[in-house]
Formats: sequence, structure tokens, C-alpha cells
Amino acid sequence: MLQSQLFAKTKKTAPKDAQVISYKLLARADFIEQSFSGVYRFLPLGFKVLKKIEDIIREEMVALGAQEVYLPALQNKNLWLETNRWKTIDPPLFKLEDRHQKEIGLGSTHEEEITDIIRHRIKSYQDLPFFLFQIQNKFRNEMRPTGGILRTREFLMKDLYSFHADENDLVKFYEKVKKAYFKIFQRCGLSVICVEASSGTIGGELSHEFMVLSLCGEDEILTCKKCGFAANVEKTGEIKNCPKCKSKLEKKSCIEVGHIFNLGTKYSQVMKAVYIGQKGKSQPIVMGCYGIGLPRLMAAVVEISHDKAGIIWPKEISPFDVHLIKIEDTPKVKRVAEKIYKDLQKTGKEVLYDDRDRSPGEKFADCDLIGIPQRLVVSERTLEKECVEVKKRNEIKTKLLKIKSLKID
RNA sequence: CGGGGUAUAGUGUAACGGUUAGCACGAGUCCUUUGGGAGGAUUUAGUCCCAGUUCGAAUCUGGGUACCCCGACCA
Repeated sequence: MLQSQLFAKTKKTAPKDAQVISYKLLARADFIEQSFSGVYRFLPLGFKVLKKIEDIIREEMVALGAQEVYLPALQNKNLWLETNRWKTIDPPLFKLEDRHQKEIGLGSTHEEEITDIIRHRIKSYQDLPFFLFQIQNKFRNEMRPTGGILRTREFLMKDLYSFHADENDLVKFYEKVKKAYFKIFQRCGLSVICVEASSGTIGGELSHEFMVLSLCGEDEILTCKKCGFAANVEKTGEIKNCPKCKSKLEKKSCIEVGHIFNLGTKYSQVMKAVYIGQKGKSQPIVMGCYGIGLPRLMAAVVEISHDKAGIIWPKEISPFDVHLIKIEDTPKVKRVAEKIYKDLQKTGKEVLYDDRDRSPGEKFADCDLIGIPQRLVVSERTLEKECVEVKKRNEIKTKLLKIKSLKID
């Protein structure tokens, strides 16, 4: 991509309302823009990152054996009446009317929808288990959106649902999902802590949250160094000592990037999603649901991976692999830079090539702000040695590499 | 929803009730510049909305709207 063609205008100043670093940097680098309270636009750079996160998640879901579906955001009121959540779910549903004054819900989660789908199809224990997921927009009528894209009213979410004949089978899968989640977050450059959580209006007996330590987080967790116990304060209350080994607990702020629920038969019972067991008896299907909020994950990455100059993207979710910059607009510099640009693309690299006629300082500032992991500079100075300068975004030192033998990982 | 705050150009900001609303960045044109947001010349664009007080309102009052923060809820 030629930077002169990139639809992005970086800014020196953050929006005046911006409080959290992730929003400040993402807005300055023109990845995202607020439309109105709790609603954000993803511009080309931001959308690329979101797509990369989506790809990672999809890969790991498929690896679990899950199949992808795409369910509607507009939801049938009657299904929500069945579970009694039409009025009780918190945050409440966005509701709208069609032209015949019939009420419709905008989906904030899809338990009703998915349970309706499977109850017409599952007949016997032989149909179980199976797993469905989607990556789709959720709408939540939050009391107050906060922290840029950390908490918004419309956001892209991956939700996975699993269906089992019994609790044992669910628990086995639940543990597999945990592992998959660790892998997803690790690939996104995050280290997370899995904690016991309370399950809110999604319901179920048991749930776990995946937490990224960050001072701007809205959650607080208690961790035990000795035995590894970890829980959300919401779950345990304000306790001082570990309920398992009695050691002192540590309290930390964090961002919840994922939440998994053992739903048990909460939805299958009220919605009559049943199967015929081996002994011929009808039994409710045991369910689990597993969510990751993509924009929040993206914000969490920026919160923990940045410096004064800008964002530092982890390799797998960076909008580009390499940021190539030319300094001085001489024919030779231009020619060499363009060749490197094309050669790198041939090797499968996504390259952002700053072909603009701007001052070096401005280009470097933009480069640091946007945060692509590798920077390449071509200038008269480097060409004297038949080299390009290579620098990693998270390192200070630069090195010169011969153009002939240039290899970028 | 309760409490608090803010609203001036595309962005960030300044202006005791008193001339033509100032500055910086951005953007446009021209010239010079090219290793950490370059310099000069020139142009561009603004008081959230509706009332009121006043000789006079960006400024004071009332109402509205929007946004932000704290609380509750969440991926």
C-alpha cells in the first residue's frame, strides 16, 4: 500500500474527550473515529487490525472443531419472551419497531437465537456434541459507554456455543476452549489471567473471565501467588485471604477480554431443547457459551503495547508487516525504494510504503505512531553503502543491511 | 438512571459584558528545504441550538441538545 493513497490522516493531538491511551493513540493514528457516544467507526487501518484479530480467532475456533454461522442482529421478540429476558437482560436490549408496530430486538447476545436453531435439529445423543460460532455485531444498551472502544454500544464479537449430552462432556470442551483462548490472546500479543467470575444475566453456574492487567481496566481481580487462585472481586467479594490456601491475596485492575460460561441447561430447559438419550429418555441439552469482544481486545493490546511516540503492534495483528520509508526524493532513492517495495510484496509481506514527499521528521513520527513492527528506511545515506536501514518498532537500535541480501522476517 | 463537568475554524486552544473573535496545527498555492513533526510568502475556515437580559452577549439568565467523567452493568 502506498501511504500517499492510504485513507488515513494522522493527528498531532488526540480528541479532547479521549481519556484512555488506546483511544488517544488509535484516534491520532486514524485507526478509529467516534461517531457518537459509544459508537465507533473503523477506518482502513483499524479495520485491518480488526480483521487480523478476527482471522486468528476464526482459525482457533475451527481448530476446536467449531463451525461458523452468521446470525441476524434483528431478533424475534418471542424467543426472548420464552427465556423471560426481553425485559430482564442487563444491559437492556435495544428495541425497535417494524412498520406494523411489531417489536424487534437488536441482539446483545445470541443464546435465544442459537437455541432456537438447534432445538429443531437435535434429536438424539448421536447428534451431540457440536459447536457453532459466529463473528458478528452485538448491540448493547449500556448505561454508559467508556474508554473509547473498550466499552461500546455496538461491537464485533465472537460468540461460540457448544452443545453436549452431559456435564462431563461440556467440562472437557470448556477446558479445551480455555486453552484455545490462551492461544488466541497470546497470538494477539497479550498475556492473560483466567479468573473465576460471576456470570451476570447470561447465567449458568460457572464462568471464567480472561483478564489483561491494565490500570485503565474496569475490573478488579484477586490473585494468590502461592496456589494460583484467581477470581474477579465481583465473584468473591472483598476478601483478604485466599479461600484455598489462606495466603494473602493481591488485587489488580484489569480489562476483561473474554468470558466463557458453563450454561448448563438454563436455556435448553426453558426453550425445550432436548435430545433422546441412550436409554430412550428425553433430556435437556447441556450448553456452553464463549465470548470475545474484538474491539476491546484491540484496545487492550494498545493499552499494554505502546510508548510515548505511538502504538507498538504485535506481529500477528499489525495492519502491515513492514513500514518502508524513503527520505529525499532523488531518482535513485525512489527507484531503489520502489524495487524493495515490490520485492517485499512478492515474498508475501504486507508493506506500507511511505512514498509521500514530506519531511523526514514527519514520516518518522507517523511511522512510530502507526506502530508497524518493522521499519525500513531508504535514503541517499543508506544507498552510499548499498544498504537499507532496518529498525524494529520496539527497539531503539538500527542496523544497516545490504539490499542484495535483504531478508525480512 | 443519580451526581459532576464541558461545548469557540477540520483539530487543539485564547478572548474583564465593549472595535473586525486571537494563536497553533491542518488544508490550498508558490518558492526554498530533506535523517526526528523544516522555513518564507499568501489563502482558507469558527462562537452547539432556541429564547431572554442589555445600548451592546462567545461571555450573564432560562430551556434544549450533544459529548465526557464518577456510580451501577459488561466482551
